[in-house]
Amino acid sequence: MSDVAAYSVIAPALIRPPASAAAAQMPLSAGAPRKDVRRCSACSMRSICMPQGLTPEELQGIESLICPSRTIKQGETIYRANDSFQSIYAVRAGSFKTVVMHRDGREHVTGFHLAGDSLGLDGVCSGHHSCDAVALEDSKVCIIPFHLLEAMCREVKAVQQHVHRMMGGEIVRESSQMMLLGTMSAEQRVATFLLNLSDRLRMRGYSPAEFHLRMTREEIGSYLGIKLETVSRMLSRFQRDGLLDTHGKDIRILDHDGLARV
Amino acid sequence: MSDVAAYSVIAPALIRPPASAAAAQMPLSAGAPRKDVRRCSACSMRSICMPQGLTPEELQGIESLICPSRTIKQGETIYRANDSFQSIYAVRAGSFKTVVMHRDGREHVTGFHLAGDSLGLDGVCSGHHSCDAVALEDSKVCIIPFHLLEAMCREVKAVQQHVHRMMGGEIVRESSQMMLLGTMSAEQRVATFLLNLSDRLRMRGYSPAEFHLRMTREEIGSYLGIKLETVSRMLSRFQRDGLLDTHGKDIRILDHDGLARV
DNA sequence: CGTAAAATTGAGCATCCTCAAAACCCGTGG
DNA sequence: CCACGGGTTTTGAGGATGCTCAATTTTACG
Repeated sequence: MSDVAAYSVIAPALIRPPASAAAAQMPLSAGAPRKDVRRCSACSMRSICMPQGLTPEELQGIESLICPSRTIKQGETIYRANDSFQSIYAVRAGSFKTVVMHRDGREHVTGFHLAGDSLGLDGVCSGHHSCDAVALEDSKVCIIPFHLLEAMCREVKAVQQHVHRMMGGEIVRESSQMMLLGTMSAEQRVATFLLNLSDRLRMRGYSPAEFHLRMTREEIGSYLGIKLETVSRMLSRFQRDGLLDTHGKDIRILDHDGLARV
Repeated sequence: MSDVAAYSVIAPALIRPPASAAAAQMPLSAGAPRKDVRRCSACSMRSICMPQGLTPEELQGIESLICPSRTIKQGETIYRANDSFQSIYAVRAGSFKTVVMHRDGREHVTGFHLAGDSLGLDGVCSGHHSCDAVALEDSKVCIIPFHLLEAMCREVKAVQQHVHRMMGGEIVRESSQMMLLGTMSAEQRVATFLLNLSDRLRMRGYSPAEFHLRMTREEIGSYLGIKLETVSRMLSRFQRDGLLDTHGKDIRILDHDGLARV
């Protein structure tokens, strides 16, 4: 389902394995250095958001175009729909949702973004963002001015290919979400959502079986095209069937294959 | 809904206005020269698939990287899921659907592509295509080897920006389709689909009010996440309400604003 | 023309939604 | 420390939307 793995493989050693008790909390610090925020070479997210095999000079070139990282408090936005598009963002710590608003006022969550994911590519086409990016918890992002990144793409082929893969990955992810919304039952949607999240946490060095949801049932439902009550019912059903153990936002996957078979 | 307009405005004079009777047929020839297929400068789709304001040298550079165009018969594919990704394609004449297949065998139509649209960007991320591109009628595509296009992007800023806008446009289009699939009633989905198609035909110089659908009700339903019978029922309802005049695949929009209010 | 595919329409039904009530969780302030 | 209160979650009952199945008509194409 997730295709992040297709273009970037985590070197697990780079990521501090979270202590078992804290595993479910996705701690904000996540192994990233507090100061010296422009040192991509030292960043634990490097293997996700940077191309492989750069020369030290090229790496330094990239570091030089990244602005100081920015802290976003829970509920605040990095950007909003119709904001002028200047930069893309790499989630350094924390997590975000992206939300599009229909003219009648209804909202729809188009994605959840964890540390290492990129944000903001929706603005490339028109020069204005098409959604809001809202922090689900206190978070940090690296800011990458897009015109500088484009200039770098013209210099370094590896950077160009990485940017193209980021955009291509977004396209593939969205079309598999369209497939989910277009063909799956509510039960399958929730199961797919949990397995996808589990995969992405595993790739980041967290436990794939135990985690803490940062989003509400309503946000999950919006993302999956169902109502919050239906999300809750499906979780209860999975629990009844022994596939899952839920306590509010704490999730423990008991039967991965069973969920996949739903 | 469609954001093509955001980055490329058709020069209507470039497009031969179809004769009224033939308007509904979207004729294959569509003003494109039969021979000399590499002359982008003479192509009526130029303003859709090429950046503005290139120097003659740059234009020639692009023409030199486009392979001879290829004819695809109705029902045939340009590429299939898992095919190795080599090129992207510009629809020169005709139309296509893109289809993703779920492991359980269910299909989902992720898009319809008219002359001037691009195809194949889904392969950029993984190096393999993630969907089938199937011709809805006898069609023609220009073939653009992606590694050559990437090289050109490093040379010419305008080409780079155009490629980024193409990919960014794909991302925005897909997220507005996710919104449709996630929040709209069947009635709204069908209305939105018709208005979107109408817009895109208008931008290409065809009548926005009268057109001929190249896809079946089943394909429309798959695209909209509903069943073919539901598509049919909604069309009948619009006809009953005086918004539409349908005769099989021939559509005439009688009340554009009424459809938009649904 | 004749045949197969596509579209329309109806009836009954399943899934998911709506509305509502109660339980729960968590942070805040007394 | 505990009680309070708002937001979140769970669970139930009833209802609407869209699905399934089926029969019929229409269209497309060799």
